[in-house]
Amino acid sequence: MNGGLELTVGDDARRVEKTVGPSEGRAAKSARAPITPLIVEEKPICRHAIADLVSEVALTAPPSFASSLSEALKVAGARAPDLLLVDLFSVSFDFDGLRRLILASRAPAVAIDDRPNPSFAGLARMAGAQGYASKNYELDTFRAVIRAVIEGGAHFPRETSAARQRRTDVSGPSLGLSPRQMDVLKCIAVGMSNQQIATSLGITLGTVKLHIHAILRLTGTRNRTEAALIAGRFLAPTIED
Amino acid sequence: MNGGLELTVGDDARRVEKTVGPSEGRAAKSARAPITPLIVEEKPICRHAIADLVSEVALTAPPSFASSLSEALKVAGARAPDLLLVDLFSVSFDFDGLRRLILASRAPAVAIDDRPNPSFAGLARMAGAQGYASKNYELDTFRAVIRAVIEGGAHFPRETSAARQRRTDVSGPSLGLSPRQMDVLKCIAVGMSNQQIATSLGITLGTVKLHIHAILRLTGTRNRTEAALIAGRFLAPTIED
DNA sequence: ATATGAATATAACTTTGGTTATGCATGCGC
DNA sequence: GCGCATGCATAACCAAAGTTATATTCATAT
Repeated sequence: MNGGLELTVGDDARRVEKTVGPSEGRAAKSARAPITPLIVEEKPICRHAIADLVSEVALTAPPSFASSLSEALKVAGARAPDLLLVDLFSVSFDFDGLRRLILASRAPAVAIDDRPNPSFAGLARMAGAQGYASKNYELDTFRAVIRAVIEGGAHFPRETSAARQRRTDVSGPSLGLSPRQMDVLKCIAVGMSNQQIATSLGITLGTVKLHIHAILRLTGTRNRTEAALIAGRFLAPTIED
Repeated sequence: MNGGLELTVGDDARRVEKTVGPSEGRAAKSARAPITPLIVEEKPICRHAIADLVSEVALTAPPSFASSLSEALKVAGARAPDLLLVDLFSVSFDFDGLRRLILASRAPAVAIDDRPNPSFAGLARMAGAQGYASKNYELDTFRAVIRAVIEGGAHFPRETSAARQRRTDVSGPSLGLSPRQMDVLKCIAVGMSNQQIATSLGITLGTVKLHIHAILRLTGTRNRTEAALIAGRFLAPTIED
């Protein structure tokens, strides 16, 4: 694949937390057997690129593809992949679906995000992913994430872990929202319906509505659309920091 | 997964109208000189894939890259590209910016869309692009579009030409929406309720709902919140007026 | 140990949003 | 002139969003 020169002004500064654990992940099989990746991604052009990246960092068998998590579950059963690369928004973000795919296939997963801000990194981690990469990451970062996961480690944006552990977060400019409320807000901010949010987060429709009610009160907005617009401006700076 | 949200997208997205004109485009230089592409796309992984696709269908020099239209304008001045491949939503959809880039570089352009529905194909064409491809297209279709444009032809989704061409008020970026629909969209984009919109525009609640229904269909969105998010990026320049 | 407060959860109920069928006016091709 | 497409309008109907009351868990301050 051709190299090409980059004329961009790189904003990089993607600070990441890399946690390479002792090689024990399933994919870390003595480092030389070919890996069978399963790529869950609906856009053909991105499938192509992801497959290419994986083949750059490891010896791979021809990858399997799926356009949705449900399709991926079937494929995983048939092909027993060693490594998952999952677009978080193929169809829509689906927390439970992602978790089930990871559990069922018992392979380490790289969560791939269409959006520039790693708002969903925490959820991806909670769903069992071993790594997170936004499509806005530089290719080197992308490769580093894949490599780390293949080697049995983990690779997430810096603030992903800490924020979840303790809700006594004095630091975060969190608008006074609880972690769960933030999860819901992030979903609102990508245009998901209440039912989709409920499915994604594994809670009831009624509970979603309650969280949204609280969010509207706390953010001083009158409906989800206003909240989404606020969140767009609010989440963006928060994440980039 | 349950049998609910299948989101059947782009029923018509694959049927295309191919219009290979007489080879006269600037890129059609005797068919064998290497082409210098300029790729305007903010996601590194997509840049990579697009560059790869172009190199598959034509002999290319190393491509230039830009993350935004303004950056692209500078690069075009310095590198004089033969072929533009422009993501319509790098930063946000910018009709005038796209047109200026195409005029300034005097190179044929392939408009590349992040979204599954070719809602923006008409606008891309009106802005001077020679081809349109959604990232949800199969790679073969993608290659066909690029090839057609390189050879001096055009390649757009079928319904693009007729329906959109006749609009007389070609003043601004209008998303293919009628004036009234634009009024309503602007209201949605600031979080107004249907009743507020009705009062504000002096029409009935039912009429507002009809307009919104049409807007959702034309923009390929599923609810007002998604529409607002799109509009937020798309109206950004316009909305001040 | 126990009262307090905050976060999470659920369901019944009301309001708003989104869909569909239909009618009327204007502009354009034949 | 006439047919026909298009934009604007309306209301009835069903689905989704938003509100309210209530219960459970858990940390922590009396």
